[in-house]
Amino acid sequence: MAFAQRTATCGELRLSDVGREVTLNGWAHKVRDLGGVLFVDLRDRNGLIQLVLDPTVHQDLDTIRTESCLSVTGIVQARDDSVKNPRLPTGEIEIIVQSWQLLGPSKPLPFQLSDEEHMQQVNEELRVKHRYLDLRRPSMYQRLSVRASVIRRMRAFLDAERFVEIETPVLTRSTPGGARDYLVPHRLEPGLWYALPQSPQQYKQLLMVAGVERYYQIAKCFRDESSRADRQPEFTQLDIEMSFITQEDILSLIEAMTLSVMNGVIDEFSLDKEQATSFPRMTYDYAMQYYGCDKPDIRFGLPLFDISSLVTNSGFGVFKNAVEGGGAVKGVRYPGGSQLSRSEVGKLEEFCKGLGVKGLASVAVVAPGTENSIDLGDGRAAKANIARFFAIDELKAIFDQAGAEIGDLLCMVADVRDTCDAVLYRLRLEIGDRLGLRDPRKLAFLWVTDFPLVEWNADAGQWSSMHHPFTMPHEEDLPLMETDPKAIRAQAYDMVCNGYEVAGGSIRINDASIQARMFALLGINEETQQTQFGHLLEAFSYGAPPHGGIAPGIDRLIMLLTDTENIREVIAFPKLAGGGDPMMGAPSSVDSQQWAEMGLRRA
RNA sequence: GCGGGAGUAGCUCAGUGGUUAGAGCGCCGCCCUGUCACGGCGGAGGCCGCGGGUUCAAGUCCCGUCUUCCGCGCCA
Repeated sequence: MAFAQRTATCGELRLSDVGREVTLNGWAHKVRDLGGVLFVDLRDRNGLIQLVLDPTVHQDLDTIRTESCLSVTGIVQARDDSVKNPRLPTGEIEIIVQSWQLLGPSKPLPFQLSDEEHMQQVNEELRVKHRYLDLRRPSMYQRLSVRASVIRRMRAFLDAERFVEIETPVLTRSTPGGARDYLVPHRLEPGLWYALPQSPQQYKQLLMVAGVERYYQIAKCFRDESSRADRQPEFTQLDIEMSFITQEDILSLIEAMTLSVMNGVIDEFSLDKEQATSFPRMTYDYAMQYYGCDKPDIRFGLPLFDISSLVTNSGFGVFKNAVEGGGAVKGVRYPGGSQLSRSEVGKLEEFCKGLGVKGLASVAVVAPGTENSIDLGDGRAAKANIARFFAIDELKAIFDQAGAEIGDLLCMVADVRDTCDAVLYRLRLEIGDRLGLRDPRKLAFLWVTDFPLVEWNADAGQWSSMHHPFTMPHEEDLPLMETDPKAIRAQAYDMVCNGYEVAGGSIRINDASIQARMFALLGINEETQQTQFGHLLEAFSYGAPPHGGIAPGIDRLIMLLTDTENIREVIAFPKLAGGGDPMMGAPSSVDSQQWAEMGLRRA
């Protein structure tokens, strides 16, 4: 169908264009029929502009419905002062339409996509089912644009650093450990299966053996595990690997890249964000001690405090017993929490119980003289049901350890250390939310380094690698491989921002003897090594260079830039939590011939 | 695999075991020349997710099941 092609875009016209004849192509965002005049907001990806149509001049105006696709030609005209719309960038002008053409009529919509507030509430399944409509919303288009810009800037940065972009296979082999694989049956040899990659990990290491030295890829990764708000079964990583480098080289390069990319996008889109600055670093042990997790949100303080050593002789049995039993007593300050009512503190305790502890011990820090309080004689007083179980000196020590200030509620839990950390990690974030300390304008990046090499897998009764079995230990910790595996620190690191893990990587083992000790530690025998990793070990026997890498998660970086808390919002065609795509109807059944070709039978 | 929330008109949601299940938006028709959340009048539109059960009577109570959202497990 012949149509009048645009000579301008809707969003770009301004007062200075008054008098121009323009042709616009776009969609009818809103239609307002006043009888003697018809107003249409025409939208394209650059913005909105108001059209004015005279029903005495034009025929069939009732065919212009919401979201019909139009071509219009008209004159840009200034609006009278009384009818300007200050909320629209094009609000000082409008188009007096001379001719128009219906390029594509639209049925009534499944939801009202011109109403952004309404769209926040619409059922997710419906939005994904009609994703091509959902994506017409300016807010959705903006997120796709931000995504494109992030990827473009990553490529530009790495290209300038002489990296080579290389594609690796999507049909590959299943490897042990890690997430469940997505499997693809092999037609030519029934019973054999490809797996979709959980990451291009082995390929990128093989590229280092191949002498590529600096590789990257915008890589789709597949993991058949259950979804979360920030997890999809297929997602995108910027996969990177480098040779002849140290951990320090990688951290500094990726930090520079991230700053360049994020701050560039913030500028380009005028995002309401503070520029990201250089990344502080903390060890895994430090993060666990003060934040209870390996991905701390450092937009605010309120570090966890540990009073285990102060309560070994406490009159409060819960604390004393926890420490005697090898556990810990830790807590977090809740500034202003001393004002909470009994029932509000009760809710806080329920919150904690829901996360796995038996109770929450709370002590309000108040001014001396406050009713029912115990004066500590140093300008502070303690108020709590449990306060009477503690000696004055003990309370003082706890307050000092916590950095208690008047008005605080000290929230403390006693349990095995991991449980204390897990609960207080969540509680700290909850307090941060309540106090408005998790400022969406801030991007608080940091590096978490020195992850443990291995962790004890109680179910399997053996050590398993925390990152993967090719992760290099710190050289000075190598002797611990045979004596104290838990204490071995790996040359493994995560990039964290606002409580999200946004990248993870490590230096890899390129020394056969260390690799052998690693396999021994993990209980992987010679035969298993050969069947599962033989190709890699063989490759490494031909002059493997020292190498390492990292993989930033692109989806999560876009989430941080666009203030979205669900990963679906930054992916054009996402899966629902159950793994399905209601738009395509995937997954789907296949016909019996396809079953037969694959040598498969229905269960 | 487990826990919590949701499922009623196209959408978002009300709906105390008891008449013919409602509202806002959207949709359709008529009217309206300055709207931009246009306005006015009228109208259509319901397997109350599905299947059982209790009851004189079920959208409402019970059991099961499906879908979906959030979380736990899981995610080297």
